[in-house]
Amino acid sequence: MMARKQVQAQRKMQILRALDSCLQEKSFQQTSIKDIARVAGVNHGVLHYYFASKDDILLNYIDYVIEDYRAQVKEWIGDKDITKLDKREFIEEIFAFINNKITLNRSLSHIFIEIWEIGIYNEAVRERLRHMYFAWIQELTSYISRFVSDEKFAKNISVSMVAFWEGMALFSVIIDPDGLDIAEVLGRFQERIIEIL
Amino acid sequence: MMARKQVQAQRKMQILRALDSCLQEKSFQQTSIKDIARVAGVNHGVLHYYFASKDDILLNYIDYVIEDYRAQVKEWIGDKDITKLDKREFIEEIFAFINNKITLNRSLSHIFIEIWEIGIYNEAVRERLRHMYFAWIQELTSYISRFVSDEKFAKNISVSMVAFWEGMALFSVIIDPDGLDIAEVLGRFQERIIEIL
Amino acid sequence: MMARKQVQAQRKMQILRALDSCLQEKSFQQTSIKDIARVAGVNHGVLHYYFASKDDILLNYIDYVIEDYRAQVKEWIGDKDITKLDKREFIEEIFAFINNKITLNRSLSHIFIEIWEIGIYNEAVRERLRHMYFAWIQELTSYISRFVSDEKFAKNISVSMVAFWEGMALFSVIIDPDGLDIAEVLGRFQERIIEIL
Amino acid sequence: MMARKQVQAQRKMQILRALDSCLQEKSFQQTSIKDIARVAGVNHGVLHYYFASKDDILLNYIDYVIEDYRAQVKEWIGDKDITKLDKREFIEEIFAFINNKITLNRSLSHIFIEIWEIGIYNEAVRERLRHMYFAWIQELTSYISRFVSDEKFAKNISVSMVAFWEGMALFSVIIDPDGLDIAEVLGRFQERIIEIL
DNA sequence: CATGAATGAGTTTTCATTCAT
DNA sequence: GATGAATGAAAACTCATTCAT
Repeated sequence: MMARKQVQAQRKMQILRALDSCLQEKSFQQTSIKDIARVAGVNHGVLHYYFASKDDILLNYIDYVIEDYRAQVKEWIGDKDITKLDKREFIEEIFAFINNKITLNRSLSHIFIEIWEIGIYNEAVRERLRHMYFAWIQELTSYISRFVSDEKFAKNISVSMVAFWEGMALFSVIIDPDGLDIAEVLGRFQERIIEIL
Repeated sequence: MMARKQVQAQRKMQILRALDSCLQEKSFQQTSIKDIARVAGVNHGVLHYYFASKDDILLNYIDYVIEDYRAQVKEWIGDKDITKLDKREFIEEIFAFINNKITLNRSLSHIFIEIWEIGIYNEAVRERLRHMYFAWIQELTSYISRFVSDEKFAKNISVSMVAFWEGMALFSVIIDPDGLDIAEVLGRFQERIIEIL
Repeated sequence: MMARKQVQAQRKMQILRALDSCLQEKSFQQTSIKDIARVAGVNHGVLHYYFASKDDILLNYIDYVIEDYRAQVKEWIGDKDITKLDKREFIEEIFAFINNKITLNRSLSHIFIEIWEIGIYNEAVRERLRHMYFAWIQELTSYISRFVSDEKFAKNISVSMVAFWEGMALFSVIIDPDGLDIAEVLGRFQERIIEIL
Repeated sequence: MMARKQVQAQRKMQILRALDSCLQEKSFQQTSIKDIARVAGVNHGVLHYYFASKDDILLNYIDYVIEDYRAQVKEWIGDKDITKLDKREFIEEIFAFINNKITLNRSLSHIFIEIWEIGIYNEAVRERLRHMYFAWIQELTSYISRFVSDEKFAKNISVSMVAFWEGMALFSVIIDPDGLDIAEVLGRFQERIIEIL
């Protein structure tokens, strides 16, 4: 039945969302299969029915998180006609999006710090992160290329921007929101980028 | 009596260095007390004699790592008379130091990503990180203030620099060394900072 | 209606044969219901429709194995007119059959060792084995009685022969085929039996 | 300390003996680590302290069983001066020993059937069985060689005897003691061997 | 009849921690 | 101070069995 497949997909999503919720409280390692099951409201055996192992859940979760972020980017791009924006407008738009949805989204940053750490010791996870960052940088480079002729320079700027954003995301999680005037720093950086391009 | 204290301190250091070594292989959670003891070359019972718990080892370890880094900074500062350097010389010096000792020191970045992650779920660790980043930013701000009059601007630049460096450190660990031309990006950023100041 | 019964019987055989195949790889305990179902090419739920439990499958399987062996014996007897054979001919015939079909049939011996083990802890299985061995010994006794007058002696010889064959079957499985010259030993034993009778 | 080593050896024996006891009730697979611990009167964690895994316990157990049997054989040989016995005396002695200590020792046979079964699917166990049977056969061959000149014939007889004894051991466990007149069969076999040699 | 989702008891194993020697 | 034996809670995972569809 078609319904079967849908139920499967739904159950999987239910479990991945439960893990998402658990990761707000505890690290992946400290989160037990039973914890996830409890939050998902299902029997713990079910998790082993839908996923091969705890590690398999993790990998699927990471794919889901990355896919979710990509979907948001797509949606954002779909809303506006980027080609019609001038440099300042474009930078303002992109910073607004990244700030609100990514850098200052503490629960997302939270999860990414977790994924970074797992990536240190887990090649499969690291591979996924690599992929994601390459795609992100490439996309940004392609946008920026509209304003600068030097392709290499465009990529260089893109790498810097993403590194900066990730550093700021880290700060927004580690350091009290008020300890640093993060919004201010982001604003100034934005101005600087406009000048540079 | 004095000697005894020293022996104790030495033993503690021996254990913390063993943990340092272990963290190159496995996460803190995956590293067992017996793993650390084995690497330290001592009986595992000893670890509970010198430290209250595994978590206590961690906290002491983080203090040790941060202290170690501070000592390196101190040593670096001690070597040169910063006040005699002009802007370009100063920036070049500081980047050379940060790049070699911090940002491109993969095994250090490795450990810091681990500490970030622990900090997410552990207030005591997060507190230490906060402290460290505040001190780092403040120190940088004080140096930069020599070249810019606006104190707020100086701090803003400092935060940006540290965020950028941490993002680059992350990339150097997560992304293949050759995947991104990290040295090139760092060099360009350096130039940009000189222009700005 | 009749057809339905036949389909049921066929399905059961399909499952029992699947177990037979599984037992070449893993012990009964290590073989899961789903393993059997996979090999049988049916849904695992079906196994619980046709059999009350995993243990019930086992009991039916043992009956099937024993029945299969009996059928082979019947077939062999049907082929020749035993009454016309003289002592030497008879012994040669029976040894040829036992050696080829039973003692040196490693996959069969394999399964019987498994059944012996189950029989140790399972009265129902032990009961079936008892039955089988009694029948086998009795049959052999009746044949041998043609050549010896003492009924008790005939039975005694029969028990010895079966015990010897089972011991040799064990060796053929446990010990490398080449480690012992099993064929040679069987041949000498055969000669000795002819002398004795 | 010397004492430490002894305690270790004692604890290990305590655990192996507990397994021995458990195997009288359930198969190795059905016997859980906690079952063994319960019977041994120790915490289940201890079993993992002294042995690497459940499989490691098994292997050590098998070594212990085989070693125990060898010790019995050694002791028996030590008691008498075999070289002084004539053929009949020797055969009578050896049969008396094997019958009482091995073939008719139901709890031992019990355990060996279990080990045979494990050996089917476990190369390490099979290897140990092979070793044991080769040693047994070789020893028997060396004794018998005193009475027959043909070395090959002596080995052939030895293999037959061991196979027969193992088959009879199986019967003594599987078949009710009274179902077959096992003692009688063993006696006749003994007579026959004396005639042959 | 067939399917496969769900259950939950049970298994091996790990490990921080304690403590007697 | 050191040692290593012992404890017991908790983990991931398996699987026979049930049952709604």
